[in-house]
Amino acid sequence: MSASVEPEAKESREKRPRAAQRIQEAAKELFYRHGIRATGIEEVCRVADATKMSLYRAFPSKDALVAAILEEDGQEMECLMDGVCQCSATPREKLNRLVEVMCEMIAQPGQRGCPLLLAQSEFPDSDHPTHRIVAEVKARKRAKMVQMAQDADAKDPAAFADAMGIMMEGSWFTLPFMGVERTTKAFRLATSALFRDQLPA
Amino acid sequence: MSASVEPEAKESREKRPRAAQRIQEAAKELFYRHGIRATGIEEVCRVADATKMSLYRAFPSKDALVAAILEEDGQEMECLMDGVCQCSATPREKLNRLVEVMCEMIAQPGQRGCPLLLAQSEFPDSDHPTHRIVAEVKARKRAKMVQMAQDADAKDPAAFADAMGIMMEGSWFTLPFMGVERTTKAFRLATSALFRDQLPA
DNA sequence: ACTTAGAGTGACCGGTCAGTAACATCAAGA
DNA sequence: TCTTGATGTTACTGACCGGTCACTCTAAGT
Repeated sequence: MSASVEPEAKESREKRPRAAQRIQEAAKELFYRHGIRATGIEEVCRVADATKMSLYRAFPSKDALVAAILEEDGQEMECLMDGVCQCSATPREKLNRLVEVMCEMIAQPGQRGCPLLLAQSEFPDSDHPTHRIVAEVKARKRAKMVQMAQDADAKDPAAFADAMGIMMEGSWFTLPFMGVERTTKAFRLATSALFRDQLPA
Repeated sequence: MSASVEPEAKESREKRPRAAQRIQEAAKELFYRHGIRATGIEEVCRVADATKMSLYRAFPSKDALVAAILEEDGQEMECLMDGVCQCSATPREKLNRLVEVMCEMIAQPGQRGCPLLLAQSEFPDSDHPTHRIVAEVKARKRAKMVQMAQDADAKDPAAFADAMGIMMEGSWFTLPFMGVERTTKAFRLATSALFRDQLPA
């Protein structure tokens, strides 16, 4: 994507890096780094170089902004999984690729857990919009995982997918106090054990 | 020190359910259920049937109260592990027992993750007191785990322990959106695969 | 009865937060 | 040029929060 702030072409459609987008990007970063409750609307606007009015013109409330960000997070994760699913490789090799993709993601600085689960942890009330989004995203992710497990002839594709889910969420979350090295090593060990146990030789 | 009310052996000194204790118990429950930031001091005092002044006589700040609760949580978890470690069983059997204990804990209503990691998620700043406590507790837990792995002749006790940690934290955290059934099933599958792969037959 | 220490009461402070209102600006497109 | 719509600016509201204060009450030990 070379798209940038280039006012070119006869069709000057490029007003997209507009306030709303800057706000969403800044909020995504701040919410993840410092937590949602800990980040005030005014700080988001300050970092986004926008104003509160711009925020509330684009999003009806802070919760709506959070929801928009979470939807985006979910889509990114799905894209990541699709990238692995759709590559040309054996089912077994796809699973290995997925493990490596996860390790790469985890190794990026500042990671402290899945943003969706982090948000859910901050808003435990089950009627908070966060819960619906998390449930939907995780369900889609699981469906893809079950499909991959089936393709790889796993003994119990559903349980296999859930076990992978536990391991992925677990390693993402334990990262802050285990460090990247130990976490990725343990994650690789756990997944390879699962593969050996549940996949045909 | 003069005088002092020394509680002697024989005497009945039992008014222990003092304000400070009621407050800590109520706070523990509320902080876990609704989140720490989401729970105000006044609500804690209301539920504990105590007053703010009683709270601040016993704890210098809300953070200190949080820290006290987290220490207690950590001790409870260590006791649980010690209960398994110290029973008379083969090392392998102890590991199986640990899995079952974990499943039982997770199956209790209202579980939504390890309280220590939940707290750490709410306060991402690494100089928050929470981080020190979490690091200490998790390090002790890991040491016990490494010992159990060694006793069971695991190929790589440290990596084994970390993998177990990932699986335990992971299942506790995925519980809210996976449900007890799927979570415990997947956790048992993952751990048994790890055991088969890393422990001698 | 007197002392004493823990516990309760209610008001209060300074600060922050989400969200709103009224008005000004600035860019293009007709 | 005039309009239009998306922005920026400043100030404000009302609620809540963590924490403090001065004071009162209660109960137990001597």
